[in-house]
Amino acid sequence: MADELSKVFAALADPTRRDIVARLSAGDATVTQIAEPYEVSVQAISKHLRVLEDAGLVTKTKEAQRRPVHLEAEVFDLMTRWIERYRREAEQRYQRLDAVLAELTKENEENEKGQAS
Amino acid sequence: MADELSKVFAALADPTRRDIVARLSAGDATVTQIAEPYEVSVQAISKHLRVLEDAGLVTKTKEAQRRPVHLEAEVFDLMTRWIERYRREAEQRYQRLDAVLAELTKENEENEKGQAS
DNA sequence: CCGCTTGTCAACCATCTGGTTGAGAAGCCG
DNA sequence: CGGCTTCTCAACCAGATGGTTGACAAGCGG
Repeated sequence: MADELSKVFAALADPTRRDIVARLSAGDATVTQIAEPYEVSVQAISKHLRVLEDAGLVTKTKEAQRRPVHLEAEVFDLMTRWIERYRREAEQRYQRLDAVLAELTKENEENEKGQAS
Repeated sequence: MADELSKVFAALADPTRRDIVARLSAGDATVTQIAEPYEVSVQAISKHLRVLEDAGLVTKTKEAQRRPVHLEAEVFDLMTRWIERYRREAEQRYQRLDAVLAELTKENEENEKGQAS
């Protein structure tokens, strides 16, 4: 799974990882601090953080033995741009479809009016 | 992977599936029409469509033997809302941090000014 | 220096995933 | 009816994923 976008979506497909992102949006935290609320091992959380890091969603810095983790908000833009593009196209298509349907309805009504007389 | 959001993110973590979404944003298409550009089997594409369907990104309707597939744009909102929430928090946090830093810089400058006199 | 804390690496395991092939259901059309 | 097209289901396989435990490197602090 080489491409950036796939990595970002895959990273956020896990509830624990989304939870970590939510937690980090409130401020940086070390690995043990992040792991503390969960029942799984610290190693498991460390793995999750690696996935988030590979996706560019998070960066780690050194601070003695500790590794404060930091949320990188910019990567969200990549996703948002992708999503917005296709949503917009799809929505515009519906608007066109609605317009066509409205047009057809109008024509039908006019035909019926003509037939009624 | 029960929850909706996980399913949506997981569905879009695959390049082929994102490609299918892109294709469908231009208009509905049957399974074979969707499968045509790819080298993989129709069954593989059928599986991809099932994943997209389970995530609520797509709906299938019956039309003789054919199954026209339709993009459901609304589900995107779920993602966008999630993303925007944490991005906004993270960005605001930086603005606050920037403000604090600016304040500190200002105080330092004033202290230096005081010391300089 | 020794021990405790913090975090990662490695090996292992069960399950999920994306692909395959083969078979078959459903439905149009000659 | 019989055949062709369209699509899904089932079984299988290789590789990824999320978890475990155990070992150990790095670094603070008594």
